[in-house]
Amino acid sequence: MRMSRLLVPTLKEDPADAEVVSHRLMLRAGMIRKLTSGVYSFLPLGCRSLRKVEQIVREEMDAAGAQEVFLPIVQPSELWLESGRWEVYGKELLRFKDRHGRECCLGPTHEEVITDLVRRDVRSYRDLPINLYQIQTKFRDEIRPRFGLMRGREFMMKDAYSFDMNEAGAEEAYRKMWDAYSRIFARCGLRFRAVEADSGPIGGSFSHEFMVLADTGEDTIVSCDVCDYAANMEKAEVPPPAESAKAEKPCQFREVHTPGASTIEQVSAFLGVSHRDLIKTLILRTENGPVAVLVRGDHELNEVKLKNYLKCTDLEMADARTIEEVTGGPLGFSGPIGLKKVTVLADHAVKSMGSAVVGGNKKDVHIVDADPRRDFCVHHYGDFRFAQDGDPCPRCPQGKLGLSRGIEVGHVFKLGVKYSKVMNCTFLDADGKEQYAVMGCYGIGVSRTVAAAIEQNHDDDGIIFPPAIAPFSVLVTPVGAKTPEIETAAETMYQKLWENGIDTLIDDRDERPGVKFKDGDLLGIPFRVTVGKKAMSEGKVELRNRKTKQTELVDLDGIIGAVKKALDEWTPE
RNA sequence: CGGGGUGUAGCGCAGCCUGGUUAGCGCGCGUGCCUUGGGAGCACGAGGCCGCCGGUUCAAAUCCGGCCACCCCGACCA
Repeated sequence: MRMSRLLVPTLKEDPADAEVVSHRLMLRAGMIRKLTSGVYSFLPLGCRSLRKVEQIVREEMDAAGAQEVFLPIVQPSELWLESGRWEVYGKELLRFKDRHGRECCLGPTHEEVITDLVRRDVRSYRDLPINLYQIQTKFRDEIRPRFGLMRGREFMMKDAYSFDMNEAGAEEAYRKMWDAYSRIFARCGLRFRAVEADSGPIGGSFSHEFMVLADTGEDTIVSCDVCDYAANMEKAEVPPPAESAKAEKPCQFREVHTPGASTIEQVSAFLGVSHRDLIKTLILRTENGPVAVLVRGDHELNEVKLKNYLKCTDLEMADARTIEEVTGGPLGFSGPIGLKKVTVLADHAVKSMGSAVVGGNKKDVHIVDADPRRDFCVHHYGDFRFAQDGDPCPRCPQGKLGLSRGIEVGHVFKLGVKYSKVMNCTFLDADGKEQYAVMGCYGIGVSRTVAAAIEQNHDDDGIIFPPAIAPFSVLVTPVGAKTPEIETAAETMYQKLWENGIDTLIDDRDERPGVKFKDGDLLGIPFRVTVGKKAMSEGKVELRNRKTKQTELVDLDGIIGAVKKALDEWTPE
């Protein structure tokens, strides 16, 4: 492709409304333009990158035995009423009526449509297992679209759905997808990690998120520095500490006056003790009544873990009135001593505290020298807090957990019979008995992957694309005063690279070298062949690596070999 | 939806508080000269419903009211 003919409206200045780096750079590099909030047009360069990711996804899905389909984006309300999600999904589901007044929606995901398809046409165990996928535009009317392609309302997604005869088959399908995803992101040239995610009521480790590692990522990854354990924040397990190091204090607890001090910060400052010597007593409300949860002062309650333990769906912090009913004291001074009306749960770390500060269940009163094992009744100790940097690994003896950032680009999830049951997606097994298909679903944010790649790979000058997903692999840049030698040499380079199957762009614009170099760096094309009089005088051109910024001189007729070698040797590290 | 902010040329901004002649600047765009290894220089030029609607006033980008759009911070998710 010739740059003089290509629509690449690069911007010298940062657009005012682009905050994150991928959004900024994609706008500046002329890859995308915003149409309206959370909705973007892909210009030629953006489109090329998107297609490259799609193609890698397609090849690996096919290789894993999945079959490509193409499902409708407009869906009738009936299917959603049937699955029960018409009510549950909320405002993210964009609904409208057609001319006949029939309720419709734009598909934010396709479980309903695929389950409907399969239940109609897959009747026998002989047709199973089957895995169907599509690469399609999704629409989710996000509360707050932001960060450009990272969280758009309209976005490109690959979604796959597996149907199996039984649990074992579903697990096998899950494993295949897990492997396919690993290959996909590796082929994209990205540094990534699969992390365990919370799978809600289904349990087990049957949900993994694929995270592109980037400091600017929105998600926190918890990972072990020794073994390969990794999980997201909600899921990351914290093992119970080795039994109490602290000796029990023989003395009795006593009340102290703590006027106006109710937060951990205030109480620890007032009493001159560290956060970790305090116990937070949190009163929460569930659909089954209130609970009290104790966590150490320097720890955070993980509501997902608590929900999973309680098997409840609604969970929120109790209001002042409920707290008073439960504890007899005002908000801000709750403590576990003497609590009778509620179930008391505590995080493991609380158990090994020998002497702690707790709320007194009276205004401006705290209690010191309280001993959990002696002074209060805890119905159950469990893992109820978020992991912290330095916590021990739940899987191996020496490992320590560390926190890092990532961008979720893929999610594999075992659905079980959730949809097949409500939508009656059944098949006849070998004994002629009707069974529910066991499902799994597997998503990849294709457009988000492009953004994540940029988020992970950029510098002050612009994008640094991994070759596999770069809009072009090589940029031929003739520079300096126009001379027939340079122009001819550049054209020859361009033709030869093209003929050898290498996606090549030539900057044939009548621009000064500085402009071409700046734009070239901004676009992030991994290799640049510079044709200028310096090297040409020795019959050579320069091959520059966008990532390492290293330049090598190459003979005119050695360019193909040099470029192929450079592409081969490229690594994500 | 709650909180904060912004709408003036394709992009980035000034002007608004304290109404008053042709609404400015930088980048980009067009033409010409010149220049050509890291966003050159000079000259000329095109380009504005000052977000929209209404009000106040002799007079509104500027003051007042309403609406709309967009961005940022919190609950969702690929």
